Order: sequence, then C-alpha cells, then structure tokens
Amino acid sequence: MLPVKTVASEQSTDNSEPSADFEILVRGARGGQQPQLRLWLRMLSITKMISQEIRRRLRADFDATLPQFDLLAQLYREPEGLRLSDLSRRTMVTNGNITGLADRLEADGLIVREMLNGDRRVTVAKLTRRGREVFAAMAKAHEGWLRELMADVDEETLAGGLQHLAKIKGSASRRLIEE
Amino acid sequence: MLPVKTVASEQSTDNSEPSADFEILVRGARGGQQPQLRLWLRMLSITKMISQEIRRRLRADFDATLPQFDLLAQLYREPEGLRLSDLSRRTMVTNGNITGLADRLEADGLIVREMLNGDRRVTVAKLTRRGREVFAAMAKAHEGWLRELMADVDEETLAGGLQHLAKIKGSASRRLIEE
DNA sequence: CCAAGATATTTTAAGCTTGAAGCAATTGGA
DNA sequence: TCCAATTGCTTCAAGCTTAAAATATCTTGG
Repeated sequence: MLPVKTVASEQSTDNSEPSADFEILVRGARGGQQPQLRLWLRMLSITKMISQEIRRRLRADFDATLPQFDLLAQLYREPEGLRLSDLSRRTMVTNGNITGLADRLEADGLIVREMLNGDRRVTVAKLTRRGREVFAAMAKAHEGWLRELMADVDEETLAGGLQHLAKIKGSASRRLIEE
Repeated sequence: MLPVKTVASEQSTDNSEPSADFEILVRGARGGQQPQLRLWLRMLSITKMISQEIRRRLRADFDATLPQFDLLAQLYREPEGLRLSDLSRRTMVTNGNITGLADRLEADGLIVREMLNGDRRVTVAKLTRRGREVFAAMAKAHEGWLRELMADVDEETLAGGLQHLAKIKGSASRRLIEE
C-alpha cells in the first residue's frame, strides 16, 4: 500500500442494518447517493453472482473453466483459427494469460497451435474436431443456464436492459479508449 | 475436460466480420438470438472493461487491489468489525480467500484481527486508524472514477438501468437461493 | 544494408480464486 | 454426559490474472 496523504475527515455515518450483499459498499459513508456508483455496484454483484454459478456448472458438467469457455467460444466462430494476440484482445485477457490457457486447452486436445504463417512470430490457434464438439455441448448448456437464471425477467426488461447497457458501455468505452 | 457424449450436429454458420469485443460469443452458431444471452454477455463485457480500469487505477494510485478495496469497504461501515465469515459472505469471496486477503491487509497495517469473543473459533477483523484513512481516500477516488466513466450516461438510463438490474438480480437470486 | 523500433509470444512474480481437505471449538441430541 | 454434527478458520493444489521483463522476429527509414 502506498502512503496516503489525502485523509478525508470521516464521521462514519453508521446506519448499520446488516445487509446481505456488498452492494452497499461506500454508501453510508455519505448520504447514500451516487446513482453511478449504485448502478455499478449492482452490476458488479449480479455478474459476480451469475459468473460464480456458471463457473460452478461448467466445472461440474464439463470440467472446464469460464476463461476456457470464452476462449473456445471465440475460436468456434473462426474456422480458420485466430492468432493468440487476437484471442487476447477478444477475450479481454492479457497475452501472458492466453499462453497458459492455450497450453492447457492444447494439452486437453481441444485446440491446436499452428506456427505456419509467413511470419514466424505468430501462432494461430484453432479448434480440433473434439474441441468443436465439446464446445458445442457447452454452448448449448450455457445458453440454457442463462435462460433459466433469467427466467422471470420480462421481455421489456431484457430489451430495456440491453439498451441501457449499450449506453453505459458506450460512455465507458469513450473514456477508456479516449476517442 | 470431461469426455462429452452429447455431440451437437454443427454447421458452423460462419459470418466472419471480425468484431472488437467478445460479446458475440455463441451467437452465429445459431440464428443470433437469445436476448438473455445477449444481455448477459453485454453485462459481462462492461464489468470486465470497467473492473480492469478500476483495478489499474487502484494499483497505480493506492497500490491496492479490487478485492482488498471491497473488503475494506465492508469494514468501513462496521466500526465494530466483522467476523471473517461475514466478510466472506458480504464480499462473495470464499473463506479460504479471505484468510489470505486479511493476512495481506493486516501486514499492511490496515486491519487487525482480534480473537476476543466468547467463541474461540471466531476472528473479528476491523480497520485500524490508518485503514480508515486509507479507505476514505480510496472511496473518494473510486466514486470519482465511476462518475467519470459514466459521465455521459443520462439520468434516465441510470435510473432505468438500476430498475432493470434489480429485476435481473431478483430473477437470478431466486434461482440460486432456490426460494 | 542495417540498426532502431515495432510486434508476437512467453516467462516471471505477486496476488486472486475456487473447491476440498484439515483442525479446532462448540452445540445438540441420545 | 458425551460424541456426532456443525461452525469458523486455515491450508492446499490447480488455475486465473496482471504488469513487466525477456525473446524472437519482422519492418523501415537512412
């Protein structure tokens, strides 16, 4: 931890109803406002909750991990395969991480690495036949799980949520890629 | 990987426009539908994107990690401290993980563990004075970062998003805690 | 032609993550 | 009473994660 100079005053407005999940976080420290913060924390807790379940099921039913699933998903749509750096970009996973992920998937016989190209730096990964089969089964299950988890989310919420999330994503993207 | 019996047919409907992020995933394999799936993938990519940025800034500005921030946030609202198992539940982090997290935060002098209670199994963690100071600074920065990242998300989207996310959370919660 | 810079991947160190196994301490029912 | 189940925490092994450093291979401007 770095030493911190900026020490805020603190009055610890402690309204201690013990709450089930961590959506409350910083609230309470001040009024309890900040719609941006609330939205963010809610989104975070949902994805954490659902991810954990998906992860659990992927492990139980396929002995696979979520990052592995993501990587396979990318390759599934690209019969020609993808270079590792593309996989890194698409899965939002750092390059170093892709190496290990690919190592394991290759060991499992789900992907192969080919160093063909004219450029001897690049490696292209593609699904094996078995990889395609395994992923197809996973994707089918995964789709079902999501329908199940969102079973009582109405049409309007699904559509509205998609819209809203698109705006949020747009805003964040613009700040991050600083266009 | 487990051997997979269920082998779907496959026709690899390859419409290969290379896409910037992994939101496409399973789509393409079939129609391109499934609003639940689309919503989920979008949410996932946003949280991944924003988390990475927050993580990066926490590291740069405070040399702290996101899980550490979460843990401190929980303690900040509880002057009496919390038992480790409560921290685990609230941060949605497994017990084993809390141990290590607490070890590091304790080594950094931000929290203390007290084994007082009548029950000699439980350990209560609470912020030190320095812990409170450091967290207050982090929370202030964190709040600003979110306002910044969501700067051009209008009021209506924030409010609507909160509503929609609440419904989604409700749906998923019900399936998971199987009420 | 060739060195400087840019790319692509791997390695490394530190930390997070999970599920499962291990140990204590406590509780509850026979 | 007392021992079997439960609870609270830690340890462990395997894997994910990141940033940064190391390698190797192009590419390009002089």
